[in-house]
Amino acid sequence: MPFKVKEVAEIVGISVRTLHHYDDIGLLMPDEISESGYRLYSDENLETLQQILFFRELDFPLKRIKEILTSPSFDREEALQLHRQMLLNKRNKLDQLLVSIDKTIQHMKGEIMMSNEEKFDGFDFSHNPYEQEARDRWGDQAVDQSKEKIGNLSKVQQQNMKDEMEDLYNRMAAIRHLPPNSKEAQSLTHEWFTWLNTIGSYSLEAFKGLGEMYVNDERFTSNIDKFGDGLAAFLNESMTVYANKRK
Amino acid sequence: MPFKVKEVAEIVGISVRTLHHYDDIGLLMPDEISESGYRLYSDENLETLQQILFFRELDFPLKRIKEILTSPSFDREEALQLHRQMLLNKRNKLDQLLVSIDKTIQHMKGEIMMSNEEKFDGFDFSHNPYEQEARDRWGDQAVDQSKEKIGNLSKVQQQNMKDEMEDLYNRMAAIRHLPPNSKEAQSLTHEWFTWLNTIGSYSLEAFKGLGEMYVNDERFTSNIDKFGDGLAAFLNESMTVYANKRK
DNA sequence: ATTGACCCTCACGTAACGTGATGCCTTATA
DNA sequence: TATAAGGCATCACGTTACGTGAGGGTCAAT
Repeated sequence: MPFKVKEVAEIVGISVRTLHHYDDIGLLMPDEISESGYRLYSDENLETLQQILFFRELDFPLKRIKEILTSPSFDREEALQLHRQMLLNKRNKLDQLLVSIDKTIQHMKGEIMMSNEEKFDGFDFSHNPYEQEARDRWGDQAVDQSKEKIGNLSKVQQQNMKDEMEDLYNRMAAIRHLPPNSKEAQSLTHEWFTWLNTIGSYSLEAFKGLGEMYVNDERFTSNIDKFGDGLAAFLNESMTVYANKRK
Repeated sequence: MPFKVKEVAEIVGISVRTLHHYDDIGLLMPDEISESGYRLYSDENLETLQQILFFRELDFPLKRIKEILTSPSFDREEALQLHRQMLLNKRNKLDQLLVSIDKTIQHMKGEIMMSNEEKFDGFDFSHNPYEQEARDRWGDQAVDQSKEKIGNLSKVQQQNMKDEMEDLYNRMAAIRHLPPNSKEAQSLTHEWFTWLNTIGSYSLEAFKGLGEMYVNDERFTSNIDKFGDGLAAFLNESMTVYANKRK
């Protein structure tokens, strides 16, 4: 019933050496070892391996994966939810790349002009933007989050982001007299949520937390209220409604 | 006008070290070097860099990227089109992963039951017009075996299978101008072979036979060539190479 | 003229395996 | 039951794509 190395390797599409490696570093040690020293992997081992590969797909270093999987607070469902978020995020990046490549093609055909920075929109793969959230959720240290991330973006990307954010704030401000659970508010909030997920990956919890910060952190509040009195509070309420409804 | 290392690095979101590295290995050497030894990158350099990053995003090793970019037959626009295709495929894969993860989550919540009795509800591969040929080619057991397996799958799983097949065809189509014995083609062919073996069991001979059918049977040829002109022939060659090499 | 941000070239470090070399199991077939 | 083929094991060095200082010039602004 248990699987030998090559079987596992073929089932999941990795090399035998990789399994050896994971054993060496203690990331995945077979449940059983035969008399003659053969590695024998259980069904449970396979599930763990699946988890490992999920995270690996998202470019988590193995060290981190090990920490996550062995953490007592590791919650499989939560991990899956987060994984989902990250996949969505990755897809958004792909979409950006596609836009960028389409523009490049058109540019080659001489149809439009593209700035240098624009050519590289979508190419910020310099470091894993998801790790931060993973840390937050699985109780590593809390670190300053968004500033660092944004600092890694190209200048034009930063400007674009700022423009888009301000646009959203403005539209929110325009409807801030409506109830937070109104269709309009919720629709915009949804837009806000998905937009945020183009930067990093936000769970609903994190999103709610962000909303709270808007009202609890003076720096946020005053900046947001520039777009309209009471906007921060309105955003917070809308975001809470949104997060709770989606749960 | 020309850019210094850090400027380039910031524009595209990579590290200075990476640029040094690309210079070292001759992948991207700045058009100009200042009096004092500074690397000065031209606009053209930036375009090349963009190409490099596109390929890198698709996990091409730098060596291969260099080969490709310096190849005299390298057509920039065609390459871009190819990238576009591959990105689209990648996104489709992500979508599949998302479906799969959603299912896993729902399954964990016990919201759906994957009963074994949930069988052929209409769509199955028995509508396959090529079944008779398949029977003739590989004998009845192989066909029955795969039919049975497919019949046991849920609708969603069947849809996934169809998607996977089409995905593979698409990815093959994207690289059909490469030689059939190239690493990329053989890698995909391997994927195709192992994928087929998740349905039934295919000997290398049967696999080769399938490849031949692709070009000899008009109905196959035209269906496959929908994914790209000459794809059937390309598949046949790749599959033959693959089978012979493995023998 | 000095400071601070940027640039250069070594050169060793690292992550995640790849790739043999060498030798002990296991299993299908004669 | 022997024997050969193929799978498994453990070293141990190699590789890719950079990261990370160390030590030292360069440039623009104060």
